[in-house]
Amino acid sequence: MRDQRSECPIAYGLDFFGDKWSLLIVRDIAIYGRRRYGQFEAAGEGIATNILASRLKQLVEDGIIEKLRDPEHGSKRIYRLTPKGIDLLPIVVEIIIWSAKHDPDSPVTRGYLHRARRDRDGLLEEMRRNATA
Amino acid sequence: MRDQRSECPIAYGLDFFGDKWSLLIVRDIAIYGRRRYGQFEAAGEGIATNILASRLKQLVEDGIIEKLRDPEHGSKRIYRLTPKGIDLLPIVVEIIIWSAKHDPDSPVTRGYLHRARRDRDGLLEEMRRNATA
DNA sequence: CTGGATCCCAATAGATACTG
DNA sequence: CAGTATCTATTGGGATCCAG
Repeated sequence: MRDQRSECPIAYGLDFFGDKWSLLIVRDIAIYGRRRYGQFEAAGEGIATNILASRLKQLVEDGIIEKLRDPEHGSKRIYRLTPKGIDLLPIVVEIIIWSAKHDPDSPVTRGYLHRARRDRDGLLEEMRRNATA
Repeated sequence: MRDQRSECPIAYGLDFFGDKWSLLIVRDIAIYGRRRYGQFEAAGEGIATNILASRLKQLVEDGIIEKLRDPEHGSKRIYRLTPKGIDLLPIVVEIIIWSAKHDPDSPVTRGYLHRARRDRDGLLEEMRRNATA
C-alpha cells in the first residue's frame, strides 16, 4: 500500500492525486472523452511516456481508473474512471473555477468560469456522462 | 513567471498547487490556524525544512499567501492567506469530502465527512474566518 | 501500428547539518 | 526560531527499443 503521511484527509487525498499529472488524466477522460494511451500522450501538456505509463498503472492500482478491453478493437485497451475516480470530479470543477478566476490573461480559461459558476452541477453531470460513456 | 503547460485551466491550477505540500500549508493556515514557520514544520507530516522554505517562498511569489510582521512580536514573521489563497478553500473542502468517502479505515477522516457534507458552506465559512483571523 | 518498457541524463525533492 | 547549505535519492524528459 501507498504510505500515508498522516491521518489528515487532505494529506490522504494528496497522497493519491497530489502531483502535476494524475488529475490531468482524470480530466482527459471526463472532459475530453479520451480513452486510449495514445490519446493521453497526445494531450497538449506533453507528458513523457514513462510518466504516463507509471501514472496509469498507479491510478489503476488505486482504483481510480480501470483498464478494459476495447469492445470494438479487441486488441486495444481503454481506460475509464471508476466510481472512485468519478468522485474526483467535484475537485476538478473547483480547480476550474479557481483557475478561471485567477488566470489573468487566458480567454480560454475565463470562458469556463461563467459555465462553471452558473451551472456547476450541469458541468459535473456532463463530465460524469462523458466519463462513463 | 512560472512556465505554463497549456491553456487548460486544470493544468493552470496544478502548476500552482499540484504537489504534495502546498495545499497542506493552506490547510495549516485555514484549518489549524497555524501562522509561523515553526508551526508548519511541526505539523504531523514532517516536511523537510528546505522544502517548507521553498514552498512558502513560492506561495508568496504566487500571491497565495503573504508574509507579515507579527503585530505582537515585532521580530517574528507570520504567514496568512491572501484572497487568492482563500479561494483555494473550496478545493480543500472537496478533497476532504473525497478522502472521507474513500479512506476505508480512518475514523478521523470519516469524522469530517458528515460535517463537510451536511454543512459544506458552514465549514468553508469557518475556514475563511480562521484564515483571516 | 498501439502500448508500453528501458535507458540515460537532467532536474527536483528530501534528509540532515549548520547558521544569522 | 527561521531559515541556508550540502549532499543524496527520487522523479522526470526524451530517445529508443520491444512485444502483441
